[in-house]
Amino acid sequence: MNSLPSAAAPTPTTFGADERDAFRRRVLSLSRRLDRSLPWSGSSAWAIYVSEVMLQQTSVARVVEPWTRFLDVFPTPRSCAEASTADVLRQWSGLGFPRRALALQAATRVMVNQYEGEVPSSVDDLRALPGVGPYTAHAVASFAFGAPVGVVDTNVGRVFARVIANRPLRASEAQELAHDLVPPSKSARWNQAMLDLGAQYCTATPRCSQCPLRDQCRWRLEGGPDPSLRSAAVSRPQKTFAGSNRQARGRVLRRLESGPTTRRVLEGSMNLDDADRMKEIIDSLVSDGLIERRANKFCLAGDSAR
DNA sequence: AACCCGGGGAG
DNA sequence: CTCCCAGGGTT
Repeated sequence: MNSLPSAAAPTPTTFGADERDAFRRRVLSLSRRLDRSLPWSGSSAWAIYVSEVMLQQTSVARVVEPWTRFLDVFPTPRSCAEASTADVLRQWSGLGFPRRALALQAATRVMVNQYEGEVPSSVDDLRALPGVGPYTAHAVASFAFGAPVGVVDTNVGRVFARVIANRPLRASEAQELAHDLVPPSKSARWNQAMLDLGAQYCTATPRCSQCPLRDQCRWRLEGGPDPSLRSAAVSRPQKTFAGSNRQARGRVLRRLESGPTTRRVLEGSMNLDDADRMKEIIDSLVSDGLIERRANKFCLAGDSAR
């Protein structure tokens, strides 16, 4: 079904209407069996918003429990907006990338000030919120509000590059393809099925022999190197974590969750003999707004103002 | 475009 | 051990 007219340029946007409809039907027919029944599916816009932020670069399995806890403590955007930042960071504990938690709370304050305490529904309004990029804006618009927009994340990026294009895609190409493919009246179900496909079969190391699209996959049919490598939205390798600033920052934050602490105690609890390095770590956390200095101690942001 | 930002699980 | 994960922000 994916063989293209030889005269046409081999771009995914040349997908003919018949091919597109066939691909739509195929994926939609798979949606039930692909479904992982995730707890945020079909929940409130706020609950979906929180899940999407938590899921940024964090696997589904690790998000479920913190997500449940977080919504129990902060059931509305307003409750999060009015909390101390330190309490929001404590609820975020263990999820990583705590700057996401700062952005999440900042976003709730925008919701309170500009949207009557509600999650905005348009892609543009969502995209303007701190911590919301192209993926999250489209995901919330589709999953929470049914907007007819295509979601592109690392999963969808792989599916597009392998199944449809058999070549790396630019970000603009992938996004246009997503918008073109999504069935306008079944946006959420479609996008969820695409995510599920990428998460369960079209994985980084693919499970082609069990994939329901194995007979329609252009990469599998035509061969060649994995086109998802360096394709749009597909995750790229990170620097080594052990011994990194990220690890050290995480340890400092973890220690400060239990209360204000002197620099000396922080150094002692971390096996960081290098005082210059310790200063660098602390300065970066202060600069990010994650921690503050109180007298001769450091504490989580907002932990001194209660 | 390149780099930075957590942390845990899989292989 | 390396690689990966429903990315976003900064330079």
